[in-house]
Amino acid sequence: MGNPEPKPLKRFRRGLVWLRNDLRLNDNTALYRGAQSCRELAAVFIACPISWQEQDEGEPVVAFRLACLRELQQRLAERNIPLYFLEIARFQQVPRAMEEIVHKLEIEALFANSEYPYNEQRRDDAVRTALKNAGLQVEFCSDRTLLPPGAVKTGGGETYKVFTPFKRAFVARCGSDYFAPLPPPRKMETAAGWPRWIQLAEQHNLVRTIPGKLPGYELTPDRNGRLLGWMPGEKAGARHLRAFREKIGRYALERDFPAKDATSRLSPYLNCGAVSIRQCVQMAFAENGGGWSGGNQGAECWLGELLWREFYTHLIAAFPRLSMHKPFKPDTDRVPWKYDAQLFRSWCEGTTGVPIVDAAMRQLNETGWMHNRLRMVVASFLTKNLLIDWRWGERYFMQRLIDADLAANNGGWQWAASTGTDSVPYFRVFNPYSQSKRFDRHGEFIRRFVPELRHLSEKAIHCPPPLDGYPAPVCDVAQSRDQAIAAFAGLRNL
DNA sequence: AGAGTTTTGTA
DNA sequence: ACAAAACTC
Repeated sequence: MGNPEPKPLKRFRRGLVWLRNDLRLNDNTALYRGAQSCRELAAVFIACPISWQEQDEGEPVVAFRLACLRELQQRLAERNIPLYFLEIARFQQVPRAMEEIVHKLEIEALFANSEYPYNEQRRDDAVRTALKNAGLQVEFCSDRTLLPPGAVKTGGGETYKVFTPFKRAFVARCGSDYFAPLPPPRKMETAAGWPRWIQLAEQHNLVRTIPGKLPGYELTPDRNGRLLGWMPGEKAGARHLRAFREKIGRYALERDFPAKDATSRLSPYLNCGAVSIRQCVQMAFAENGGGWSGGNQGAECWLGELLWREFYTHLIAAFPRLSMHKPFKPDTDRVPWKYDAQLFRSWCEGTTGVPIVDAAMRQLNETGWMHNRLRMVVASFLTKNLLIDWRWGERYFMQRLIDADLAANNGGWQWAASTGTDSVPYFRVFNPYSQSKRFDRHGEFIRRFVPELRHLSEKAIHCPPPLDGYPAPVCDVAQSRDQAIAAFAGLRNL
Protein backbone atom coordinates (compact mmCIF):
# COMPACT_ATOMS: atom_id res chain seq x y z
CA MET A 1 0.00 0.00 0.00
CA GLY A 2 1.22 3.50 -0.82
CA ASN A 3 1.71 6.19 1.76
CA PRO A 4 -1.21 8.48 2.46
CA GLU A 5 -1.28 11.17 -0.19
CA PRO A 6 -0.25 14.63 0.92
CA LYS A 7 -2.97 17.23 0.63
CA PRO A 8 -3.16 18.27 -3.03
CA LEU A 9 -1.13 21.34 -3.68
CA LYS A 10 -2.68 23.55 -6.31
CA ARG A 11 0.49 25.16 -7.47
CA PHE A 12 -0.69 26.12 -10.92
CA ARG A 13 -3.57 28.21 -12.10
CA ARG A 14 -4.00 26.37 -15.39
CA GLY A 15 -2.83 22.93 -16.38
CA LEU A 16 -3.15 20.87 -19.51
CA VAL A 17 -3.38 17.10 -19.77
CA TRP A 18 -2.17 15.72 -23.07
CA LEU A 19 -4.17 12.56 -23.72
CA ARG A 20 -2.79 9.80 -25.92
CA ASN A 21 -3.29 6.07 -25.34
CA ASP A 22 -4.65 6.59 -21.84
CA LEU A 23 -8.28 7.31 -22.63
CA ARG A 24 -9.95 6.91 -19.28
CA LEU A 25 -10.98 8.98 -16.31
CA ASN A 26 -10.16 6.43 -13.61
CA ASP A 27 -6.64 5.56 -12.58
CA ASN A 28 -5.13 7.96 -15.09
CA THR A 29 -1.87 9.15 -13.55
CA ALA A 30 -1.38 12.28 -15.65
CA LEU A 31 -5.02 13.31 -15.37
CA TYR A 32 -5.00 12.74 -11.64
CA ARG A 33 -1.75 14.66 -11.16
CA GLY A 34 -3.06 17.52 -13.28
CA ALA A 35 -6.27 17.84 -11.32
CA GLN A 36 -4.34 17.60 -8.09
CA SER A 37 -1.90 20.37 -8.83
CA CYS A 38 -3.92 22.84 -10.88
CA ARG A 39 -6.90 25.04 -10.15
CA GLU A 40 -8.21 24.79 -13.73
CA LEU A 41 -7.57 21.89 -16.04
CA ALA A 42 -8.07 21.23 -19.73
CA ALA A 43 -7.22 18.24 -21.88
CA VAL A 44 -5.88 18.06 -25.40
CA PHE A 45 -5.76 15.24 -27.91
CA ILE A 46 -3.62 15.54 -31.01
CA ALA A 47 -4.40 13.21 -33.87
CA CYS A 48 -1.43 12.68 -36.19
CA PRO A 49 -2.92 10.63 -39.03
CA ILE A 50 0.14 10.70 -41.28
CA SER A 51 2.55 9.61 -38.56
CA TRP A 52 0.09 6.96 -37.44
CA GLN A 53 -0.20 5.67 -40.97
CA GLU A 54 3.56 5.73 -41.44
CA GLN A 55 3.98 3.54 -38.42
CA ASP A 56 1.29 1.20 -39.75
CA GLU A 57 -1.47 1.98 -37.27
CA GLY A 58 -4.53 1.04 -39.29
CA GLU A 59 -8.16 2.03 -39.34
CA PRO A 60 -9.36 -0.34 -36.63
CA VAL A 61 -6.99 0.85 -33.92
CA VAL A 62 -7.33 4.51 -34.88
CA ALA A 63 -11.11 4.40 -35.13
CA PHE A 64 -11.36 2.62 -31.79
CA ARG A 65 -9.06 5.19 -30.19
CA LEU A 66 -11.16 8.08 -31.49
CA ALA A 67 -14.39 6.43 -30.39
CA CYS A 68 -12.96 5.98 -26.88
CA LEU A 69 -11.89 9.61 -26.91
CA ARG A 70 -15.40 10.70 -27.81
CA GLU A 71 -16.81 8.85 -24.81
CA LEU A 72 -14.13 10.31 -22.57
CA GLN A 73 -14.93 13.84 -23.71
CA GLN A 74 -18.35 13.55 -22.08
CA ARG A 75 -16.89 12.27 -18.82
CA LEU A 76 -14.32 15.06 -18.76
CA ALA A 77 -16.98 17.68 -19.42
CA GLU A 78 -18.92 16.47 -16.38
CA ARG A 79 -15.85 17.35 -14.35
CA ASN A 80 -15.44 20.77 -15.95
CA ILE A 81 -12.42 19.67 -17.96
CA PRO A 82 -12.77 20.81 -21.57
CA LEU A 83 -11.19 18.66 -24.26
CA TYR A 84 -9.52 20.27 -27.24
CA PHE A 85 -9.11 18.13 -30.33
CA LEU A 86 -6.44 18.91 -32.86
CA GLU A 87 -5.41 17.18 -36.01
CA ILE A 88 -1.95 17.73 -37.43
CA ALA A 89 -0.18 15.56 -39.93
CA ARG A 90 2.97 14.45 -38.15
CA PHE A 91 4.61 14.05 -34.77
CA GLN A 92 7.36 16.46 -35.85
CA GLN A 93 4.86 19.33 -35.91
CA VAL A 94 3.54 18.61 -32.44
CA PRO A 95 6.06 20.66 -30.43
CA ARG A 96 5.30 23.84 -32.42
CA ALA A 97 1.56 23.28 -32.11
CA MET A 98 1.86 22.54 -28.41
CA GLU A 99 3.79 25.77 -27.83
CA GLU A 100 0.96 27.70 -29.43
CA ILE A 101 -1.71 25.84 -27.51
CA VAL A 102 -0.17 26.43 -24.12
CA HIS A 103 0.42 30.06 -25.00
CA LYS A 104 -3.14 30.69 -26.17
CA LEU A 105 -4.62 28.86 -23.20
CA GLU A 106 -2.21 30.42 -20.70
CA ILE A 107 -1.10 27.03 -19.47
CA GLU A 108 1.49 26.77 -16.71
CA ALA A 109 1.96 23.01 -16.49
CA LEU A 110 1.64 20.07 -18.88
CA PHE A 111 0.89 16.49 -17.79
CA ALA A 112 1.08 13.36 -19.89
CA ASN A 113 1.59 9.64 -19.48
CA SER A 114 4.80 8.36 -21.05
CA GLU A 115 4.81 6.34 -24.26
CA TYR A 116 7.78 4.15 -25.09
CA PRO A 117 8.19 3.43 -28.81
CA TYR A 118 11.05 5.44 -30.28
CA ASN A 119 9.03 7.92 -32.37
CA GLU A 120 6.78 8.72 -29.44
CA GLN A 121 9.72 9.19 -27.08
CA ARG A 122 11.42 11.54 -29.52
CA ARG A 123 8.21 13.53 -29.98
CA ASP A 124 7.78 13.83 -26.23
CA ASP A 125 11.42 14.83 -25.68
CA ALA A 126 10.96 17.64 -28.20
CA VAL A 127 7.76 18.80 -26.51
CA ARG A 128 9.38 18.71 -23.10
CA THR A 129 12.31 20.80 -24.31
CA ALA A 130 10.12 23.32 -26.09
CA LEU A 131 7.76 23.83 -23.17
CA LYS A 132 10.49 23.97 -20.54
CA ASN A 133 12.21 26.63 -22.61
CA ALA A 134 8.92 28.51 -22.56
CA GLY A 135 8.95 28.35 -18.77
CA LEU A 136 6.35 25.64 -18.23
CA GLN A 137 6.35 22.80 -15.80
CA VAL A 138 6.29 19.48 -17.70
CA GLU A 139 5.46 16.19 -16.04
CA PHE A 140 5.58 12.85 -17.83
CA CYS A 141 4.11 10.06 -15.70
CA SER A 142 4.58 6.32 -15.54
CA ASP A 143 1.16 4.87 -16.25
CA ARG A 144 1.18 2.33 -19.06
CA THR A 145 3.23 -0.25 -17.16
CA LEU A 146 3.28 -1.44 -13.57
CA LEU A 147 6.84 -0.25 -13.11
CA PRO A 148 8.54 2.32 -15.32
CA PRO A 149 10.78 0.75 -17.99
CA GLY A 150 14.30 0.61 -16.65
CA ALA A 151 13.16 -0.04 -13.09
CA VAL A 152 13.92 -3.77 -13.30
CA LYS A 153 17.54 -4.55 -14.14
CA THR A 154 19.78 -7.59 -13.85
CA GLY A 155 22.49 -7.77 -11.22
CA GLY A 156 24.86 -6.37 -13.85
CA GLY A 157 22.57 -3.40 -14.50
CA GLU A 158 21.30 -4.76 -17.84
CA THR A 159 17.78 -4.86 -19.21
CA TYR A 160 16.40 -8.38 -18.91
CA LYS A 161 16.30 -10.04 -22.31
CA VAL A 162 14.69 -13.30 -21.21
CA PHE A 163 11.17 -13.41 -19.87
CA THR A 164 11.51 -15.95 -17.06
CA PRO A 165 14.28 -14.18 -15.12
CA PHE A 166 12.54 -10.86 -15.82
CA LYS A 167 9.39 -12.21 -14.26
CA ARG A 168 11.23 -13.60 -11.26
CA ALA A 169 13.01 -10.28 -10.66
CA PHE A 170 9.84 -8.31 -11.27
CA VAL A 171 7.81 -10.32 -8.79
CA ALA A 172 10.63 -10.24 -6.22
CA ARG A 173 10.89 -6.51 -6.65
CA CYS A 174 7.16 -5.96 -6.21
CA GLY A 175 6.43 -8.72 -3.75
CA SER A 176 2.70 -8.66 -3.26
CA ASP A 177 2.70 -4.91 -3.55
CA TYR A 178 -0.71 -3.70 -4.41
CA PHE A 179 -0.81 -1.55 -7.49
CA ALA A 180 -3.67 0.52 -6.22
CA PRO A 181 -5.60 2.32 -8.97
CA LEU A 182 -5.94 6.08 -8.56
CA PRO A 183 -9.35 7.69 -8.17
CA PRO A 184 -10.76 9.79 -11.03
CA PRO A 185 -9.79 13.46 -11.07
CA ARG A 186 -11.80 15.75 -8.83
CA LYS A 187 -14.45 17.92 -10.42
CA MET A 188 -12.86 21.25 -11.25
CA GLU A 189 -14.65 24.29 -9.88
CA THR A 190 -15.49 25.75 -13.26
CA ALA A 191 -14.87 25.46 -16.95
CA ALA A 192 -16.16 28.94 -17.65
CA GLY A 193 -12.78 30.52 -18.30
CA TRP A 194 -11.80 28.27 -21.18
CA PRO A 195 -12.39 29.34 -24.79
CA ARG A 196 -14.61 27.08 -26.88
CA TRP A 197 -11.99 26.88 -29.57
CA ILE A 198 -8.67 28.38 -30.55
CA GLN A 199 -7.33 29.38 -33.91
CA LEU A 200 -3.74 28.39 -34.44
CA ALA A 201 -1.33 29.52 -37.12
CA GLU A 202 -1.01 27.31 -40.19
CA GLN A 203 -4.76 26.75 -40.25
CA HIS A 204 -4.84 24.30 -37.41
CA ASN A 205 -8.25 24.63 -35.87
CA LEU A 206 -8.61 23.59 -32.32
CA VAL A 207 -12.17 22.53 -31.79
CA ARG A 208 -14.17 20.98 -29.01
CA THR A 209 -16.08 18.55 -31.17
CA ILE A 210 -14.49 15.34 -32.29
CA PRO A 211 -14.95 14.09 -35.81
CA GLY A 212 -16.22 10.56 -36.16
CA LYS A 213 -13.47 9.83 -38.59
CA LEU A 214 -10.24 11.27 -39.86
CA PRO A 215 -9.27 11.68 -43.49
CA GLY A 216 -8.08 8.32 -44.71
CA TYR A 217 -9.89 6.49 -41.97
CA GLU A 218 -13.34 5.43 -43.07
CA LEU A 219 -14.32 3.08 -40.27
CA THR A 220 -17.22 4.40 -38.21
CA PRO A 221 -19.24 2.84 -35.41
CA ASP A 222 -22.38 0.92 -36.35
CA ARG A 223 -25.90 1.69 -35.14
CA ASN A 224 -25.15 0.28 -31.69
CA GLY A 225 -21.93 2.24 -31.37
CA ARG A 226 -19.75 -0.80 -31.99
CA LEU A 227 -16.63 -0.93 -34.13
CA LEU A 228 -16.01 -4.35 -35.70
CA GLY A 229 -18.17 -5.67 -32.90
CA TRP A 230 -16.25 -3.89 -30.15
CA MET A 231 -17.95 -1.34 -27.90
CA PRO A 232 -15.55 1.55 -27.35
CA GLY A 233 -15.03 3.44 -24.12
CA GLU A 234 -14.05 3.23 -20.50
CA LYS A 235 -17.42 1.88 -19.37
CA ALA A 236 -17.33 -0.94 -21.92
CA GLY A 237 -13.77 -1.71 -20.86
CA ALA A 238 -14.81 -1.97 -17.22
CA ARG A 239 -17.67 -4.25 -18.25
CA HIS A 240 -15.24 -6.53 -20.07
CA LEU A 241 -13.01 -6.67 -17.02
CA ARG A 242 -15.96 -7.59 -14.78
CA ALA A 243 -17.18 -10.21 -17.23
CA PHE A 244 -13.75 -11.79 -17.44
CA ARG A 245 -13.54 -11.95 -13.66
CA GLU A 246 -16.48 -14.37 -13.70
CA LYS A 247 -14.53 -16.90 -15.74
CA ILE A 248 -10.92 -16.19 -14.85
CA GLY A 249 -10.76 -19.43 -12.85
CA ARG A 250 -10.98 -21.41 -16.09
CA TYR A 251 -8.46 -19.25 -17.94
CA ALA A 252 -5.46 -21.54 -17.47
CA LEU A 253 -7.34 -24.57 -18.74
CA GLU A 254 -9.36 -23.05 -21.55
CA ARG A 255 -7.42 -20.09 -22.90
CA ASP A 256 -5.74 -22.07 -25.69
CA PHE A 257 -8.95 -23.10 -27.43
CA PRO A 258 -9.97 -20.36 -29.84
CA ALA A 259 -13.57 -21.59 -30.14
CA LYS A 260 -14.11 -21.14 -26.40
CA ASP A 261 -13.99 -17.37 -25.75
CA ALA A 262 -12.04 -18.05 -22.55
CA THR A 263 -9.57 -15.16 -22.87
CA SER A 264 -10.03 -11.70 -21.44
CA ARG A 265 -10.41 -9.90 -24.78
CA LEU A 266 -9.19 -6.81 -22.98
CA SER A 267 -6.35 -5.98 -25.36
CA PRO A 268 -8.18 -3.26 -27.34
CA TYR A 269 -9.06 -1.51 -24.07
CA LEU A 270 -5.65 -1.93 -22.49
CA ASN A 271 -3.98 -0.65 -25.63
CA CYS A 272 -5.87 2.65 -25.90
CA GLY A 273 -6.03 2.98 -22.14
CA ALA A 274 -9.77 2.52 -21.65
CA VAL A 275 -8.70 -0.02 -19.03
CA SER A 276 -5.51 0.38 -16.98
CA ILE A 277 -2.95 -2.27 -16.19
CA ARG A 278 -3.43 -1.63 -12.46
CA GLN A 279 -7.16 -2.26 -12.72
CA CYS A 280 -6.36 -5.60 -14.33
CA VAL A 281 -3.82 -6.53 -11.67
CA GLN A 282 -6.14 -5.41 -8.90
CA MET A 283 -8.83 -7.75 -10.20
CA ALA A 284 -6.42 -10.66 -10.67
CA PHE A 285 -4.89 -10.15 -7.23
CA ALA A 286 -8.34 -10.12 -5.67
CA GLU A 287 -9.05 -13.49 -7.29
CA ASN A 288 -5.61 -14.81 -6.41
CA GLY A 289 -5.41 -14.25 -2.68
CA GLY A 290 -3.78 -10.84 -2.98
CA GLY A 291 -0.54 -11.79 -4.73
CA TRP A 292 1.19 -13.04 -7.83
CA SER A 293 0.74 -16.73 -7.13
CA GLY A 294 -0.73 -19.35 -4.90
CA GLY A 295 -4.41 -18.58 -5.19
CA ASN A 296 -6.40 -19.07 -8.35
CA GLN A 297 -4.70 -20.96 -11.15
CA GLY A 298 -6.45 -18.96 -13.83
CA ALA A 299 -5.68 -15.59 -12.26
CA GLU A 300 -2.06 -16.60 -11.77
CA CYS A 301 -1.77 -17.63 -15.39
CA TRP A 302 -3.32 -14.38 -16.61
CA LEU A 303 -0.98 -12.31 -14.43
CA GLY A 304 1.86 -14.04 -16.28
CA GLU A 305 0.38 -12.86 -19.57
CA LEU A 306 0.12 -9.31 -18.25
CA LEU A 307 3.82 -9.56 -17.39
CA TRP A 308 4.61 -10.49 -21.01
CA ARG A 309 3.05 -7.17 -21.96
CA GLU A 310 5.12 -5.48 -19.26
CA PHE A 311 8.26 -7.26 -20.52
CA TYR A 312 7.77 -6.22 -24.14
CA THR A 313 7.00 -2.62 -23.17
CA HIS A 314 10.21 -2.44 -21.13
CA LEU A 315 12.09 -3.89 -24.12
CA ILE A 316 10.67 -1.39 -26.64
CA ALA A 317 11.77 1.42 -24.32
CA ALA A 318 15.28 0.02 -23.90
CA PHE A 319 16.05 -0.94 -27.50
CA PRO A 320 15.23 1.73 -30.13
CA ARG A 321 16.03 -0.70 -32.94
CA LEU A 322 12.86 -2.62 -32.10
CA SER A 323 10.92 0.48 -33.25
CA MET A 324 12.96 0.63 -36.46
CA HIS A 325 12.08 -2.58 -38.27
CA LYS A 326 15.23 -4.27 -37.07
CA PRO A 327 15.46 -7.72 -35.54
CA PHE A 328 16.65 -8.00 -31.98
CA LYS A 329 19.24 -10.52 -33.20
CA PRO A 330 21.03 -8.75 -36.07
CA ASP A 331 22.25 -12.00 -37.62
CA THR A 332 18.71 -13.09 -38.39
CA ASP A 333 18.61 -10.41 -41.11
CA ARG A 334 20.72 -12.85 -43.13
CA VAL A 335 17.87 -15.35 -43.25
CA PRO A 336 16.87 -15.53 -46.95
CA TRP A 337 13.42 -14.08 -46.35
CA LYS A 338 11.04 -14.25 -49.27
CA TYR A 339 9.05 -11.34 -50.64
CA ASP A 340 6.40 -13.18 -52.64
CA ALA A 341 3.44 -10.82 -52.95
CA GLN A 342 1.03 -13.48 -54.15
CA LEU A 343 1.78 -15.92 -51.35
CA PHE A 344 1.59 -13.07 -48.89
CA ARG A 345 -1.80 -12.04 -50.22
CA SER A 346 -3.16 -15.54 -49.74
CA TRP A 347 -2.03 -15.39 -46.12
CA CYS A 348 -3.59 -11.94 -45.59
CA GLU A 349 -6.91 -12.94 -47.14
CA GLY A 350 -7.13 -16.31 -45.49
CA THR A 351 -6.91 -18.37 -48.68
CA THR A 352 -3.79 -20.42 -48.02
CA GLY A 353 -5.68 -23.70 -48.12
CA VAL A 354 -4.63 -24.46 -44.54
CA PRO A 355 -7.95 -24.23 -42.67
CA ILE A 356 -6.75 -23.12 -39.24
CA VAL A 357 -4.57 -20.40 -40.78
CA ASP A 358 -7.39 -19.20 -43.00
CA ALA A 359 -9.91 -19.19 -40.17
CA ALA A 360 -7.52 -17.18 -38.01
CA MET A 361 -6.78 -14.61 -40.70
CA ARG A 362 -10.48 -14.20 -41.41
CA GLN A 363 -11.13 -13.67 -37.72
CA LEU A 364 -8.56 -10.88 -37.83
CA ASN A 365 -10.01 -9.31 -40.97
CA GLU A 366 -13.59 -9.51 -39.76
CA THR A 367 -13.23 -8.62 -36.08
CA GLY A 368 -9.93 -6.73 -35.75
CA TRP A 369 -8.76 -9.28 -33.23
CA MET A 370 -7.20 -12.73 -33.22
CA HIS A 371 -6.90 -15.33 -30.49
CA ASN A 372 -3.33 -15.44 -29.18
CA ARG A 373 -2.82 -19.13 -29.91
CA LEU A 374 -3.72 -18.39 -33.52
CA ARG A 375 -1.44 -15.35 -33.66
CA MET A 376 1.40 -17.77 -32.95
CA VAL A 377 0.12 -20.29 -35.51
CA VAL A 378 -0.25 -17.82 -38.39
CA ALA A 379 3.01 -16.05 -37.55
CA SER A 380 4.85 -19.35 -37.54
CA PHE A 381 3.20 -20.30 -40.82
CA LEU A 382 4.15 -17.02 -42.52
CA THR A 383 7.72 -16.83 -41.25
CA LYS A 384 8.68 -20.50 -41.26
CA ASN A 385 6.52 -22.37 -43.75
CA LEU A 386 6.33 -19.51 -46.25
CA LEU A 387 9.65 -18.00 -45.08
CA ILE A 388 8.23 -14.52 -45.69
CA ASP A 389 9.88 -11.63 -43.88
CA TRP A 390 8.32 -11.30 -40.42
CA ARG A 391 8.06 -7.53 -40.96
CA TRP A 392 5.38 -8.05 -43.61
CA GLY A 393 3.31 -9.94 -41.10
CA GLU A 394 4.03 -7.46 -38.35
CA ARG A 395 2.86 -4.60 -40.57
CA TYR A 396 -0.32 -6.41 -41.61
CA PHE A 397 -1.20 -7.07 -37.97
CA MET A 398 -0.64 -3.41 -37.09
CA GLN A 399 -2.92 -2.39 -39.96
CA ARG A 400 -5.69 -4.80 -39.07
CA LEU A 401 -5.64 -5.25 -35.30
CA ILE A 402 -7.96 -3.17 -33.17
CA ASP A 403 -5.44 -3.74 -30.33
CA ALA A 404 -2.38 -2.80 -32.42
CA ASP A 405 0.47 -2.02 -30.04
CA LEU A 406 4.02 -1.76 -31.32
CA ALA A 407 5.63 -3.28 -28.25
CA ALA A 408 3.41 -6.35 -27.94
CA ASN A 409 3.03 -6.91 -31.68
CA ASN A 410 6.73 -6.60 -32.44
CA GLY A 411 7.54 -8.80 -29.48
CA GLY A 412 5.14 -11.47 -30.65
CA TRP A 413 6.37 -11.42 -34.23
CA GLN A 414 10.02 -11.54 -33.29
CA TRP A 415 9.21 -14.38 -30.92
CA ALA A 416 7.55 -16.40 -33.68
CA ALA A 417 10.17 -15.54 -36.31
CA SER A 418 13.02 -16.50 -33.96
CA THR A 419 14.58 -13.08 -34.53
CA GLY A 420 13.86 -11.76 -31.05
CA THR A 421 15.35 -12.03 -27.65
CA ASP A 422 13.93 -15.07 -25.88
CA SER A 423 12.17 -16.15 -29.05
CA VAL A 424 11.11 -19.63 -30.08
CA PRO A 425 14.19 -21.62 -31.19
CA TYR A 426 14.29 -21.73 -34.99
CA PHE A 427 14.01 -25.50 -35.09
CA ARG A 428 10.81 -25.46 -33.06
CA VAL A 429 8.31 -24.97 -35.88
CA PHE A 430 4.58 -25.22 -35.37
CA ASN A 431 2.79 -27.73 -37.52
CA PRO A 432 -0.49 -25.93 -38.30
CA TYR A 433 -2.35 -29.21 -38.74
CA SER A 434 -1.20 -30.54 -35.37
CA GLN A 435 -2.08 -27.23 -33.75
CA SER A 436 -5.48 -27.34 -35.42
CA LYS A 437 -6.26 -30.86 -34.18
CA ARG A 438 -4.99 -30.09 -30.72
CA PHE A 439 -6.67 -26.75 -30.11
CA ASP A 440 -9.72 -26.90 -32.39
CA ARG A 441 -10.40 -30.60 -32.10
CA HIS A 442 -13.95 -30.53 -33.43
CA GLY A 443 -13.25 -27.89 -36.08
CA GLU A 444 -15.72 -25.57 -34.41
CA PHE A 445 -13.57 -22.48 -34.85
CA ILE A 446 -12.72 -23.30 -38.46
CA ARG A 447 -16.42 -23.73 -39.27
CA ARG A 448 -17.19 -20.35 -37.74
CA PHE A 449 -14.85 -18.45 -40.04
CA VAL A 450 -14.45 -20.66 -43.13
CA PRO A 451 -18.00 -21.35 -44.32
CA GLU A 452 -16.74 -23.33 -47.33
CA LEU A 453 -15.65 -26.06 -44.93
CA ARG A 454 -18.71 -26.17 -42.70
CA HIS A 455 -19.96 -29.44 -44.11
CA LEU A 456 -16.73 -31.34 -43.41
CA SER A 457 -16.42 -33.82 -40.58
CA GLU A 458 -14.13 -33.12 -37.64
CA LYS A 459 -11.85 -35.74 -39.10
CA ALA A 460 -11.49 -34.06 -42.50
CA ILE A 461 -11.76 -30.40 -41.66
CA HIS A 462 -8.21 -29.82 -40.45
CA CYS A 463 -6.65 -31.01 -43.71
CA PRO A 464 -9.42 -31.23 -46.29
CA PRO A 465 -9.29 -33.25 -49.51
CA PRO A 466 -9.38 -31.30 -52.82
CA LEU A 467 -12.63 -29.34 -52.90
CA ASP A 468 -14.44 -26.97 -55.21
CA GLY A 469 -14.42 -23.50 -53.72
CA TYR A 470 -11.52 -23.99 -51.35
CA PRO A 471 -7.87 -23.67 -52.40
CA ALA A 472 -5.29 -26.40 -52.21
CA PRO A 473 -2.56 -25.69 -49.63
CA VAL A 474 -0.07 -23.08 -50.82
CA CYS A 475 2.81 -25.10 -49.44
CA ASP A 476 3.83 -28.49 -48.17
CA VAL A 477 4.05 -28.04 -44.43
CA ALA A 478 6.58 -30.82 -43.79
CA GLN A 479 8.89 -29.87 -46.62
CA SER A 480 8.79 -26.11 -45.99
CA ARG A 481 9.50 -26.72 -42.32
CA ASP A 482 12.69 -28.57 -43.19
CA GLN A 483 13.69 -25.83 -45.61
CA ALA A 484 13.19 -23.13 -42.98
CA ILE A 485 15.26 -25.00 -40.44
CA ALA A 486 17.98 -25.48 -43.04
CA ALA A 487 17.89 -21.76 -43.92
CA PHE A 488 18.36 -20.77 -40.29
CA ALA A 489 20.96 -23.45 -39.67
CA GLY A 490 22.93 -22.18 -42.64
CA LEU A 491 23.70 -18.99 -40.71
CA ARG A 492 26.33 -19.05 -38.03
CA ASN A 493 26.06 -17.41 -34.64
CA LEU A 494 22.43 -18.06 -34.13
C1' DA B 1 4.68 -21.36 -25.41
C1' DG B 2 7.03 -28.10 -30.96
C1' DA B 3 7.29 -32.11 -33.77
C1' DG B 4 9.15 -36.29 -35.25
C1' DT B 5 11.85 -40.20 -34.30
C1' DT B 6 14.33 -43.41 -31.40
C1' DT B 7 15.21 -45.47 -27.01
C1' DT B 8 13.86 -47.20 -22.69
C1' DG B 9 10.60 -49.10 -19.29
C1' DT B 10 6.92 -52.13 -18.17
C1' DA B 11 3.91 -55.92 -19.02
C1' DA C 1 2.55 -53.96 -27.40
C1' DC C 2 2.41 -49.76 -25.77
C1' DA C 3 3.68 -45.51 -23.28
C1' DA C 4 6.80 -42.50 -21.46
C1' DA C 5 11.16 -40.54 -21.79
C1' DA C 6 15.01 -39.02 -24.41
C1' DC C 7 17.02 -37.17 -28.28
C1' DT C 8 17.38 -34.26 -32.62
C1' DC C 9 16.34 -30.42 -35.56
